[in-house]
Order: sequence, then C-alpha cells, then structure tokens
Amino acid sequence: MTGRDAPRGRRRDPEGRRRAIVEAACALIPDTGIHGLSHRLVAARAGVPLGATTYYFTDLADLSRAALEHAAARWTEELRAWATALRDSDDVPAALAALAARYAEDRPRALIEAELYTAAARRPELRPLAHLWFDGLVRVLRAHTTPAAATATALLLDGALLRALRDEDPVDVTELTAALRTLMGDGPEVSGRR
Amino acid sequence: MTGRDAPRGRRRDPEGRRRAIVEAACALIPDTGIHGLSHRLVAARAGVPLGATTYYFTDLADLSRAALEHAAARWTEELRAWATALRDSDDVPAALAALAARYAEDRPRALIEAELYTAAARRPELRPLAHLWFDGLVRVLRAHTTPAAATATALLLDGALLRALRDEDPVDVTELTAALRTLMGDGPEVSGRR
Amino acid sequence: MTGRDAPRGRRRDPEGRRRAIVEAACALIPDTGIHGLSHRLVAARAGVPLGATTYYFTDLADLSRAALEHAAARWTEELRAWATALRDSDDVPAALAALAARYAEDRPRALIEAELYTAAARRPELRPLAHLWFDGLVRVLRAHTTPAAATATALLLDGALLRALRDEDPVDVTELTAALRTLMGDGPEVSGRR
Amino acid sequence: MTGRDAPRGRRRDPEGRRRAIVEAACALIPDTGIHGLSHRLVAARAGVPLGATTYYFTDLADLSRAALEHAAARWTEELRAWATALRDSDDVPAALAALAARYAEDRPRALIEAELYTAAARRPELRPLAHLWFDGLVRVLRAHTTPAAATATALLLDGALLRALRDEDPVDVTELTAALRTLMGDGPEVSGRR
DNA sequence: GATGAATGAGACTTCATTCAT
DNA sequence: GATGAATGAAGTCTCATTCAT
Repeated sequence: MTGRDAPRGRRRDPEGRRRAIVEAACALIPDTGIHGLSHRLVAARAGVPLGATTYYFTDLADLSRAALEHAAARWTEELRAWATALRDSDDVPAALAALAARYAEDRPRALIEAELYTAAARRPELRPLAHLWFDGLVRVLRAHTTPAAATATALLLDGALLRALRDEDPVDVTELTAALRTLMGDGPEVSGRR
Repeated sequence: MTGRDAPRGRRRDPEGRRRAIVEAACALIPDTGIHGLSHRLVAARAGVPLGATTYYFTDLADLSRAALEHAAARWTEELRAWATALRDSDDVPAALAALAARYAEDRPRALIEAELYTAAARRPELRPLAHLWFDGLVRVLRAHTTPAAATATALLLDGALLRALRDEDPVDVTELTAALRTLMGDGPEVSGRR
Repeated sequence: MTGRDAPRGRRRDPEGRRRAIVEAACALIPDTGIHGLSHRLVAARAGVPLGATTYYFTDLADLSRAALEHAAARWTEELRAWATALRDSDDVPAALAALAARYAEDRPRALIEAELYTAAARRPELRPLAHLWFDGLVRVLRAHTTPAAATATALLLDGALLRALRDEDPVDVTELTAALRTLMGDGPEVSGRR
Repeated sequence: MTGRDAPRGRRRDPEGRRRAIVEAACALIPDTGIHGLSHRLVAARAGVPLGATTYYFTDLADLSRAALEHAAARWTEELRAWATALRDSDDVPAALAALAARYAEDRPRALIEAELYTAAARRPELRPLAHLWFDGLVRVLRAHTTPAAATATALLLDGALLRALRDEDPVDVTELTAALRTLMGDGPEVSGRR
C-alpha cells in the first residue's frame, strides 16, 4: 500500500549500492591514489549517503581492497581479449606490442594497476590481486613461447607499461616489438632457436 | 653561564638539521610510502621539533621531493658501481643479473625507487628524478649493447626489480641472466643463437 | 540504561546546534571582528565541540557569512520598525535622528554592520547582505522624500552611525536632525529654514 | 679601508629600512586587511630580512599602527589639495563631489581608510588617526559652510565613499553634487535656493 | 536495515616572537 | 647593530569511525 513497486524495486538494492561504491572508489583512485580515498569522497562520487560506505565496508582498507578487486576483474577480461588476439595473430610480438600500447592509453585504468603494484609491496594482502594480472599474463604468453621467456616477457611488458605511465609517453611500438621478438623467439623458425 | 640550558653547542646547525629531516623522511618512505609521510612522523623520527620540518621545507611536497632527491644521489653512486662492475666483467648479462639481485635485497632502498615511479606518474615534477635512475641505467647499458637493446634491458630490469619487491621474492638470477643474454645479444657468437 | 551518559536527551538537535554556532559567531564579531573569528573561539562560545563548527559549515567564510545573514535578519526587523515609526511621525527628520541615535547605542549590533561594510569591500559575496541594510533603508526613506534625497539621506545616516561607532560617541541628535531636515526637505516652507 | 662609501651610504640606512617596511605594510593592507599583516609577509614585500621587522617594531600592532600613520600622512596632503581646489572653485559642491569621486577611484588607498575606520572602533589607540581624516575634512569644509553643515557634509562624504568602495561602484557625481549643494547651502544667496 | 549527526584526533601550515650569533 | 634560526602555539580543515535514531 505504500506504492505499487515503483520506488521499491529501485531502492533496497544492497548489491547495487555496494557496486556503486566500489566503482566510485575505482574511479577515484587514478586521481587520488589509494591513500587518497576517503569515505566522504567515495560516498559523494557514488551518490550514496556517507553512512553507506561504512555500512557496506568495515574499513577503508576493506573498501580499497574491494575496489582493487573490482579493477582486477577487468584485467581478467582484458587478458582474455589478449589471449584471443594473440591466438589469431600471425605476428605475436607485434600484436603484443600493439596491445600493450593500447592498454597504456587508458591512463586511469593503468594507474590503478601501478598503484596496486606499489601498494602490494607494503600490503601483503593485496599480492594475490597483483598476481591476477602478472600470472595471468604469463599464462597467456606461455601459449606462444617457453615458460622462461613468458616470464621475462611479462616483466618487460610491465616495465614498459610503467614507464609509459610515468612519463605520459606512448609506448614505442616498434622498439617494443623488436624486443619482444628477440625475447620470445621469432616465429616459424622458433624451433631454430634451439 | 653561556646559556640557560644544556645542548647549546649543538644548536644552530641548519645544514645538519635539514639533512636530518631529509634522512628521516627517506627512512620513513619504505614503511609509510610517500603519501604516508607527515610532518609529525618525520619530525619525530628526525628528533627535531615539529616546527622545524615546516621551517626548512615549504611543503610536504617539497620535503618529499628533497627526500627523493637524496635517495637519487645514492642511485647515481650505485650506477657508477654497476658501470665499473660491468666493464670489468666478462659475462655482462650474468653480472647484471647479479647486480640486480643484490640491489633488490636492500628492500628499503628499492622501495623508495618503486614509490618514486608511481608517484612520478601523478607528480610530473618528480619525473626528472625517476629519469636519473632509468636514463642512467640505459646509459650504462649502452656500453655493452645496442641502444634499442639497452632500453629494452632497462625496462626488463625495472620489471624484474619491481616484481621482486612486490612479492618479497629474491630475483631469479638464472632466469634473469638468460633473458638478459637474449635481449642484449651475447657477443660475436650471437648468430649462434639462431 | 537508555544510554551510558547523561545529556542524551539534548543531543541530536542539528537545527539547534547550527543556530547556537551562528549566534556564538554573531556574539563574537563585535569583539573580534569578522577576521578574528576562529573555529576554536566560536566552538568554545557556543559550547560545542570543535568539530561541530566544521561539520555544519564548510568554511570559516561560510560560517561568517551565516553569522552575518543572521544579523541581517535583525536589520530587516529593525527597518520595519523604522518604517512604522516614520509613518507615524509628524517630524520625520527628528524621528529618524532619534532612531539612528538609539540604534547606535546598541554598539555590538551596530559593530557587526560596520564590519560587514568593510568586509564586503573585499568579499563580493557579502555585498547582497550589505545591500539588505542600505537598500532597505533607502526604500523606507522613499516614502518620505524624493528618491535622490532618500539615497543621500541613507549615506548620511551611514556616515553618522559609523562615526558614532568609531568614536564611541553618542549621535548628536540635534545636529543630525537639522542635517536630515535639510537633505530631505521639509515641505513647502523649506525656504523658511533660513 | 672597508671601501670608500659606496656600499656604505646605501646600507646602514635605518631610516630607509623603517620606511621600506612601513610602505610594504601599507601596500599590503588593501589586499590582506590589517588583520592579515604578518612579519613574514611584510618583510618579503619590503625586501628586508625577517628579523628587521621585529627589530624596528616591537610588535605587529606597532607595525600596523605605523603603517596607518604613514597612510594618514598622505591623507593630510590630500586634504591640502582639496582645500586648494575648493578655494579656487566657483562651485564648491560640484568640486567636492568631483574630488570625492576621484578619491574613490584609488581603491587601495581608500580601502586603508575603511580598514582604519572599523579597526578604530575596536582599537581606541587608532582613533586619533581616524580623526586626522575626518576632522581635517571638516576643517576644510568650514571654509565654505557653517560648522554644522561642515560636519554633516563630512559624514555624507564618508558614507558615499564607503558605499562606492563596498560596491565597487563609481561615485555618482551628479547625485552627490546635488546632495552636497543642499547640505552646504550655496553661498550668500542661499535663500535663492528656493 | 540505513543514515547522518557527531567528535576528537590529527593533518598541514602560518606565525609571533625569542635569541644566538 | 642585524639577522635568520628556531619552536610551540594555534589556525583551518578533513576524516575515520561510532552510534542514536
């Protein structure tokens, strides 16, 4: 009798609330850094009352972890796309360099990853999240080169991405392609690499 | 009767004061991160009154910049040592991997560099400091490989260091040596690689 | 057992809190000036914790604006009283001078107005408040003289009030009456003034 | 033997130092207000070492008083100019309105006067300075009208100036002239006003 | 279940003033 | 005589977190 359902279906949507908060935090991190998050900032950005942020998350640490998890989920999708692209490519190093270059162009997203990397160095509970990206990348690469080369390639890509981010420089695709080719071996005659 | 209280002789050492503050900040960064610095924290660690930190530095940004500069000076020395070690080495990739592994073992020092890298992404005024390390490393490497390979090698080293730092894992010297050898080429018989 | 400590009944009165703060600020301005307001001072005077002043007001500027608005509300009432008194008077200049003299006797209240006037010179956002008084006064006067004379009269009154305030001298009603009479004209037999 | 006198005549110029400080304070007041003065600000503006401001003035209050005195000296000159201009004028009210309008155009200078007025209400030691302006103005006006009208005219002028300052509006010369003419009478043939 | 009032801690910063040099 | 190093107080403001409602 309080109304049919119009404003009820919408309200009381704990799931949605939670997600709105998490997404707001994600959107904030590129600007403020993980350290710069605050309940007020997130609540304002999410358009939820202040109390909601402490209602759904015990802690700021909890909230930031949730935000990073959310971001990590996107990386998983991203990696799936990389896997597909590389599988369909006949020049893996070139394709990989192109993917990395495009990835770096979305600065906000990439900044979150960088934040996570340094934060994980001091907050061990975040390491699993960092591994989601790194290990996932290595796994994808293993379809195209030796395990050792896959690891090295992932390290190189991380270094290149971080550098592009830091200097606000686009990735030099040509140079990166060459380096990747060297590191991964170069195609049919890979076997020749012996 | 030359003064009312004891530690008169030690007062008035602006140079020393400034340095004490900077060193305290440097010592703190590995634990707190750059964002985590605060006047109080630094002052307490340096054993100076709170006011001193704001007397010698306009700003927390100013203070953190000074601290990072201080750290950067050590990198310059480090790089000099690397240059020497590599020049005297008859297996550059192996020597380089060993140097990197040893470098990563000094976690606090390395953490500062990692902090600088991410911080520079959002604070352009810090980029020159980041370049001190990266460009310096590239320069050292150019004595031993092509320019393009030098850059790629530096990126790989950065990636490897960052990863070791993040996971509190030692650098895998064997794997890294191999990757470096591939990337840098291994002298006359490079062709043999094919 | 309805709570751990006593004054539970009085808590949670946001409206009252806000007003207590505003009134404390108003009470302080005559002593300290607008510039002299501080969160601590206001909080102490209002009997609220320090945090309350920043919880209810974004800013000291916000707080002072609110305080001046509060004071302005009293001017509006005052002006209404003036309008009535003048309408009922058969010697408007004399009545006006008397009103001004009485007004100046409430030094604290009048000081706020003086503060507002100077503050508005540097803070344009305060000008509407200053206009509340000045324009209101002009409007009241227009019922008794020409528009031009009304403006001039208001300026003269402001000057006289400010001077009385500054010198802690009462307004000289006789002199002021004469001046007002001249300025406002006193009907057909003006010439008789000579 | 320390040099002939070149850098000596210039340095060790206590008089000059003092004046530089005072002038810097004067230049600052329009922007910062009297309350906003600080040793550091003044020293920086004056280009003197910080210590100088406390060396030449016991106190900030002392310094601000000195600054206001300095400003008052300029008003004295201004008034002299007004006296001359009015003496040479054949339409005193019009000339007076014009002088006031021009005066108001130098906002910084006028702001100092306004600051002084409100400050004097709370700092009695400043009142003599405020009187320098007001009484001086009345004295000048007495050469052109009755004592009572002179006072009223000065009050009107103060009100008009303050208003122009507050609203950043130029003085309306026509209206002001009319009001002044009414208030001051217009010479021997006052009766003619009818 | 949800919210926003509440507050004390603590962050940054400016500063007046003192005083050794 | 002059200066700038020095420092503790205080100011503004943000905030995490708690808790009454």
